[in-house]
Amino acid sequence: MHKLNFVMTFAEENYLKAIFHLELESQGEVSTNAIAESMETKPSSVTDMVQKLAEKKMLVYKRYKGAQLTEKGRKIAADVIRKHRLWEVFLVEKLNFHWDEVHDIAEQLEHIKSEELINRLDDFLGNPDFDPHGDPIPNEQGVMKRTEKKLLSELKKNQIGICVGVKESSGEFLQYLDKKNISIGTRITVMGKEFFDGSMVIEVQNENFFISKTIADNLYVQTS
Amino acid sequence: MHKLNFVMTFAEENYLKAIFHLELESQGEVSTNAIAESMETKPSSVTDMVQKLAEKKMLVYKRYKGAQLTEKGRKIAADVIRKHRLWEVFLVEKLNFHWDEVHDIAEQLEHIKSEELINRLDDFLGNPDFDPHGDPIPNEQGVMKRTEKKLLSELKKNQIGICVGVKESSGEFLQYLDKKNISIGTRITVMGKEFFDGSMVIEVQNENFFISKTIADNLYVQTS
DNA sequence: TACAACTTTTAGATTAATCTAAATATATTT
DNA sequence: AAATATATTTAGATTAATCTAAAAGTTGTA
Repeated sequence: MHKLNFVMTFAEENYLKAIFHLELESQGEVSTNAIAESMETKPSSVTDMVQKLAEKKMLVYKRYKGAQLTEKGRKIAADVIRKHRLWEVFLVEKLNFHWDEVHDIAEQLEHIKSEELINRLDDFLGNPDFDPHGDPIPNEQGVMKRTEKKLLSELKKNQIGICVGVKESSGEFLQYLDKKNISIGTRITVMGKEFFDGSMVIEVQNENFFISKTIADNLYVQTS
Repeated sequence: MHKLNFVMTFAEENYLKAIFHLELESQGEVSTNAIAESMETKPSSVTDMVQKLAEKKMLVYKRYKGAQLTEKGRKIAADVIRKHRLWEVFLVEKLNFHWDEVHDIAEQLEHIKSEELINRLDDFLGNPDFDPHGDPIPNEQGVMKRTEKKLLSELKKNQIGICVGVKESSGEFLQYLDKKNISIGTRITVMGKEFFDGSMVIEVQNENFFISKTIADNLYVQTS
């Protein structure tokens, strides 16, 4: 095993991570504006950084055409995401944080540099495959487990799904789910579905209640 | 409990920490050169930063006279040190790192910002009073336990001491101690002491061996 | 006390990351 | 295809942290 012999700044790592996520959503190049929006920064700042990352061979960049990660860049992005998600597991499993409280802290911890540290942490946590929001944790090689999952909104009346993750992971949404006793592993039955607006009545732990399509569009479930 | 409503940069925190340590060694103001040396930086850089920290009321600074932490500055420094040492305990106790491997990682972790995190970590670790090198961990209020300790070099022939810490904690020194089976809690008996150069023969776990004064000058022991 | 030696500060540059405003390229719509 | 709208880049500033070189202050000693 040989170490990465270059040092990425926090800012560079954040750009690679953002581009990695954007590539998953839309195939091909990622646009300057898309990056700027996802990072809450200005397009001109993105151009600068993307040019710098292109020089470092972290991505391929063509003026006005957007960016695409190289293997090198993808590996580093996956590594940052690996660290983020492992730390989230640590915070929830070991320090008893709630799943809606860990994001900001993990944003900081993901930049700690030590391969040894993260591999030991991984072992300490029992080599988890998913983080507390159901997102897959890349392994040392940057590979993550894929699961068959669909959105709750795709289920039909009377179908049953097990909650395996969330699409949105804002504090408000997670807190809403908590209030309704929905977390990873929760069994959800679709009792009724309104054609007009896609809203649903679902059963969770013997209780029936109404949810909007927005909610159903942000919950991942697994069906048998 | 109210939060600190200002944000310190990593560089600022490192300066406060360094000045805190220097104040312990020498009473009164800490000189620009002393800070520069301890931080491996240039005096001119120190002047700049010290002026900035003075504006932020973290320390009192008089041109050509050096710096002295205010209560505010001392509190932040103690907090950084608290975090550093708690993370060291975590690394050694939970992730099975060796005491000579944790410093660089803790240097990074000490800047993670979250009061909640560090207090939960403290509880998770069982609210330890000392780090793996025997250094006291400040509590939430910035107060640390003081111990009656002396240098091994102060002991006379036939005196017995329990190792409670190290003055130097460089990797080389800690590795030397490991090789000799000396760690926190180890019982050390002075079998002989040379007046000429202060070197000693000591007994550790039924084995006698020779140590130089340099070694004895960097080991803290507690006598009964 | 005067000068030499040392310490400290100032002035002016540099690098990284960001921004605003202006210029340029691409895309969309008549 | 021309005009308009949108996206992207460039140019020039700004802030934080650092440096080098030069200037200024302090101290110790002959």
